[in-house]
Amino acid sequence: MENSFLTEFKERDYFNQCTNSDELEQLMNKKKIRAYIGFDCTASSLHVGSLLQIMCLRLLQKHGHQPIVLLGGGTTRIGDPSGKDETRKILSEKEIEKNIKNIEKIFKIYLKTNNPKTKPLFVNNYKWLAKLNYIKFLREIGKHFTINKMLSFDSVKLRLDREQSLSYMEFNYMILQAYDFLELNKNKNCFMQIGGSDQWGNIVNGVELIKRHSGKQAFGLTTPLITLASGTKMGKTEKGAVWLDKKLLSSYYYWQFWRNTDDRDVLKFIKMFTDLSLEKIEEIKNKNINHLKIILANECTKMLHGKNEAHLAEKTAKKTFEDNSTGLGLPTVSINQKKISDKINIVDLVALSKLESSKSEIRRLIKGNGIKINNQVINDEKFLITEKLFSENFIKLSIGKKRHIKIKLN
RNA sequence: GGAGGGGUUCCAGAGCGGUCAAAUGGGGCGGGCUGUAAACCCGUUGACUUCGGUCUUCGAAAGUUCGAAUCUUUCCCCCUCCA
Repeated sequence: MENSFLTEFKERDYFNQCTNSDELEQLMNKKKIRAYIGFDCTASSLHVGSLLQIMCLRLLQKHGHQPIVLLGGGTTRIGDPSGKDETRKILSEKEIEKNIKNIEKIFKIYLKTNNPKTKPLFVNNYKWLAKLNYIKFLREIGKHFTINKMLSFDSVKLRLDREQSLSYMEFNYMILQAYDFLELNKNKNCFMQIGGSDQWGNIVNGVELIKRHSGKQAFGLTTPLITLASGTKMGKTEKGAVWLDKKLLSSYYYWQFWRNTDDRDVLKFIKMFTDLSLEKIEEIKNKNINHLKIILANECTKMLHGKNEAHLAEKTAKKTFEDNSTGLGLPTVSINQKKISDKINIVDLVALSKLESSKSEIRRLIKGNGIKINNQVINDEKFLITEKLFSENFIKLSIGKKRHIKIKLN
């Protein structure tokens, strides 16, 4: 028998919990279903922290099921208290709409398909949440929820235990999410909701609401929270979020992000975030670790930014890091030729490059041998940049071992 | 509503009239070792600087003082206990 969705889901370590694993397996073997994941639209894009969720939708497609992407225009207006200590700032309608449009583009890349049966369905819960009638809602939906139980959910309990305020608005979030599931179940024939482990409570609520309200059996499935070997959460680095959007993070940096994966996480990530088959992974898993990191970076970049970009990023990395030269795809900053003829010094040049904003920090870097021009350590902060340094109209500026850029004259 | 405790630099957390740009730890950054890994070691971590210094920071504002993160007053916010 061929590998089922759930089997592969587990094999790739996407699995955390399921409301009813056996029955779900039966259902999915019997027929193709629709499943949904809701995404937060508080930012203008998604970052790698959401990538596992996206991969789940891809996996659904791969097994012939149809993903529904819920971009929560309604719930984003409320704010999910799960895992949050404080009330989030509320965004304006316009911002949310803009975010939704942007985020949709990401899904159109990851979930692109020619098969009409697995084409992603985009829904916005604003459509049904905005026109809810309060009294009617309380009578039909609210009656299925007991405060006793709601208070026992982690998202609520943690906030109360720590004596952090939880507004009535946020308290309602879980009901709205449950209602979303019910709505999708009724109108889109959606039988499963997937989410991160922090969504378990919200998801179970939905499953129970469907049961009570319509007497139907729906399913919930969660993925584990990915923690890096270093103990931090995935997705955000010191330099900011790892965005899944070329405008916010170039393909070069995206490739670098994966290339810099901790040894201990490499195989896990290959399994989770690439399309390589499990057999293939088994085959290559003993290869040189740096080689595996390159495979990981290539696969991930290819999936998001395309083959050419991935290829260029790899080539650039090889030139920059291995051959100590300058790759074509290296991030480039243009500066005015006049600046050079005006005798600019190294501190000002670095400041101009925007790699560092503080001149004190740049001076510190120079003192610590952290700045190089064309691979030469510069340890004099008065070092003058002359046109002679520019070959083929650019110089290579390096900060530390990892940050390299080209500075071009124009 | 009553009684206490507190808000310090990215985070945690010392300092409680001058020696404080502020201990210590974490994190970050740079260097070394390596493999664009981890661990470890060293340095650094407000801004500007002609490297002499200068300027802005300790919830907010006002005040006492030669001098305030440290004392006083008012205000804002948070926590603990009681009602």
